[in-house]
Amino acid sequence: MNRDQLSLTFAALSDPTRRAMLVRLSKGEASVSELAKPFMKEMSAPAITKHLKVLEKAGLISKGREAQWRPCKLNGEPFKKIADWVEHYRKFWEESFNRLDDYLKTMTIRKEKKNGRKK
Amino acid sequence: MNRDQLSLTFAALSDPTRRAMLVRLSKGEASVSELAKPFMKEMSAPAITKHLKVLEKAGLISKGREAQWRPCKLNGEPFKKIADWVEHYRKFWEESFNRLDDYLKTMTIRKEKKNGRKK
DNA sequence: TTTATAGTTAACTATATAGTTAATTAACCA
DNA sequence: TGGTTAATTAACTATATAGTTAACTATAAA
Repeated sequence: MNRDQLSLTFAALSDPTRRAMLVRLSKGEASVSELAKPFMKEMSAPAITKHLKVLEKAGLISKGREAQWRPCKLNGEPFKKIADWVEHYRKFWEESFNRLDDYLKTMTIRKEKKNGRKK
Repeated sequence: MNRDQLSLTFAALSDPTRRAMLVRLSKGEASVSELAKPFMKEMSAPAITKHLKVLEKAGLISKGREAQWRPCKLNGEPFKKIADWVEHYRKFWEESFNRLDDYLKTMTIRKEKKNGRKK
């Protein structure tokens, strides 16, 4: 389809199997068959390969090689892109607390922290 | 397809047209035709209706009625779900700074803030 | 050198998604 | 009443996605 990176990332995350694979990888590197293990009953090996390709194209994981294994590991950057994107909408979920001044206070703390770090 | 809510939300966010609509709505309520305006050259009215339905099913927006208009507004909750989900991977994008102790320090600050608020 | 393990590729199917045009519903306005 | 504006529905098309089975490649190990 030739979509932008952020769209590819969101699309990759829109599948529970793929999100489960990411949870597994957040606990450390794993080979394809290790990642496949929880889905073996429901899904064939080529299906797993395809899911991993989607994650790879989104930049969420990368595959190495070690003998006949392909150790997979997480890449942080696309997660940061998502976090930055959703941050823009923070006030809408914090509005549930129904206190805008509380939100503004939080923002001030955040800015202070940011400036503090840069020094 | 009958997918879980988080999957629906990620899928809804995987399209640039829909994300642009959310940006517009983050600046305030808007009718369908107001939302359609930036896309009128590239896209028909029914296409817009469909995009809005996807956002609505994901719970990201809700539509009201006022005479012949359907004022749309953002809902915060699904954004929070995304933010919470991605938070789990924070250390992977902060690892780029390559200082785990710095990450652990941030976590401590966060926990203190949380506990402080609850009191 | 054969066999087992790990993983991918090819070819195919079913369903979902993103769009189209034409017709329809509903409210307002002159 | 008839026309205009706002938005949706219906019917259809093209492409993408998620899965399948069968065949293949590459390394390890007997």
